[in-house]
Amino acid sequence: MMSSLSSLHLPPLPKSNQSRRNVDKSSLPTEIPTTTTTDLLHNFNTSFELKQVHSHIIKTNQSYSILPLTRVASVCALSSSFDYARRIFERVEQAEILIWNSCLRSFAEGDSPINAIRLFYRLRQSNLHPDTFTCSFVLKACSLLLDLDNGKIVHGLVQKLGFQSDLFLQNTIVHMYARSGAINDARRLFEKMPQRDVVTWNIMITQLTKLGEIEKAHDLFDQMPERSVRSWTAMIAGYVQCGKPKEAIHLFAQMEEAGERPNEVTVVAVLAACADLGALDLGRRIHEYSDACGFRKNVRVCNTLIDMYIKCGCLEIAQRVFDEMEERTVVSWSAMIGGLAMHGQGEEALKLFSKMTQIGIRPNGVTFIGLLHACSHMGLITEGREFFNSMTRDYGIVAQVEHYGCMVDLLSRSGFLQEAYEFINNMPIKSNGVVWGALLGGCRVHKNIELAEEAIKHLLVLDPLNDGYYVVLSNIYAEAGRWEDAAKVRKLMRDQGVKKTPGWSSVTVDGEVHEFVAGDGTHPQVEEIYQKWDELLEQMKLRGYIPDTKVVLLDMDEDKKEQVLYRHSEKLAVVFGLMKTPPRTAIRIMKNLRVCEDCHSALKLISEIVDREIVVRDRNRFHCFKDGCCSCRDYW
DNA sequence: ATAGGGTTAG
Repeated sequence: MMSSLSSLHLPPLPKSNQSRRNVDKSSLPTEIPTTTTTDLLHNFNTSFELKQVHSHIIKTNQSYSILPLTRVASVCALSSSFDYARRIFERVEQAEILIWNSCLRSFAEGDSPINAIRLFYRLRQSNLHPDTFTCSFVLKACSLLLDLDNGKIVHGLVQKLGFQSDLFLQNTIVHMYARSGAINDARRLFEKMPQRDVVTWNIMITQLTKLGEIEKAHDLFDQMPERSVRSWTAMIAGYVQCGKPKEAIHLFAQMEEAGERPNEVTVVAVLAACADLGALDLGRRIHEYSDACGFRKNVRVCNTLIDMYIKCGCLEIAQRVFDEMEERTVVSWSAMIGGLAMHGQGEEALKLFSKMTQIGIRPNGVTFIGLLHACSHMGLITEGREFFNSMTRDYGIVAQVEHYGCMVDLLSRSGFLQEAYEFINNMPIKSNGVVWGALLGGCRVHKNIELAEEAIKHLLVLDPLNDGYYVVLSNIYAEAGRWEDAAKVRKLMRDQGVKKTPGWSSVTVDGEVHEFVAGDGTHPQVEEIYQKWDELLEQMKLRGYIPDTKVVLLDMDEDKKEQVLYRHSEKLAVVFGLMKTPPRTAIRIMKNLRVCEDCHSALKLISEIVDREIVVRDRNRFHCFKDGCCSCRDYW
């Protein structure tokens, strides 16, 4: 760096890097952040860029090119020589503070907001006067770093310098407080502001939704005098983040009514809501709209489209979107790998991973979750273990509890229950309900009551309100004929105040969603549905269908159990779909819980009998029934 | 100059 700098023919570097000006140090923290030259030269092609600056200065005899000079100054200012940087700027025909602001800005907007703070401290040691821009950039850096302490200092400075009536700065300050964990301070400032603009409101709405305060956000949204596309988008995205996709889509409809045009960010949020709900029709419409607007150039829009199609059961379309992308990020690859795994195409998932690494895309932790999921699906124990090890060894990714969950799932599904149990006990991090839940699931498949009881012991501590675990344990007892123990589990549930989530399934016919709950007798066409089921049942029995009554938890007569079984929500939804859609078209079902074993074998047979593809999205994966088989290969 | 967006095990 020194040699490159000397070629600039600028004054020699001063001996000391200490500024000797008088500063009011009272408002500064005792410890001033420091940095090293190497930090800053990271990603900085020093000799090349500096030489360019040099030749530019020589050729033009002036220094209008602010960007490279800013880089030079940034490096000098933060490393060895603040004064040296100032001397560079003394030769520039612009007010010094503008150049510092330019440096601050590029730090705050780049990948080193911490350096904006450091530079700000350097600036405060000089006798330069910060202006409103200076404050705004530093505040932005504080927001990004969630640095409330320095944020408050800058806020104090804004007041000291008399900038407090500047609306831009007020907004930035409100944002800084809200984002850095002081929402109440932000709110107080917001309430006191003599004037606000649409940005002020949007900031409050966005930050409130981030904190899960969706009602408060909506109140502000209702109150605001005028709304921009970003106001609508903030609210819609907020609902999606709070797990309320229906409300998000409802608001989107209102936005369309209001005549606002969704932008890329709106599209991403709405597509995420569609993915959550399996709302394929709306998803397709947004897809067309995105094409028309040219949003497909945007990687995030495409990634979300991929995710939406995957979660709506349209793997081929997701693949097409992926193939057509101009550039792909690790997110695109991970979404596709995870999607293939979710759809039972484990081999394809592994192939895609090889392709990805071959072209030099570095996988991340999410990529490996998809891969481990794929291995679990195919029972690839050895490969799964190898991926798990390779993740840390080759890519430096530290295994998260999610990865351990996948491994426990892989091991216990394949029957290595003891090993899975030991794996949990040897985890270097704290386990969670999902990890023990995976073991419990394996215990059910492989009928290991003893380990199941061990798992539930932990689950009662880690996730006592989750009804799913009680249900599985009760199932395990029931399947073993231990009805008393099964009843005890149900009593335990009652004592804990836990209720079993009622199962429901939905099917979309002509864009309308029809929901069914188990034993549903309320649907207007219920007689027709039952009749059609009876017809199907006859054909199924001819093909060897035997109702699997052990999935019925209650202790009752076999006949009665069969009747319960025949009214499971997914069966009702499929029958209704068959009645209401043209022959040979695919039927898409969504179920809030997991498909039971009996419905699974029934749907396999039905797909063969009626020659239809039946796609079921259950709580955690897809089942594509076709020609008597399921894409999950009965491994779920 | 200030606000916003994507993939995650059971």
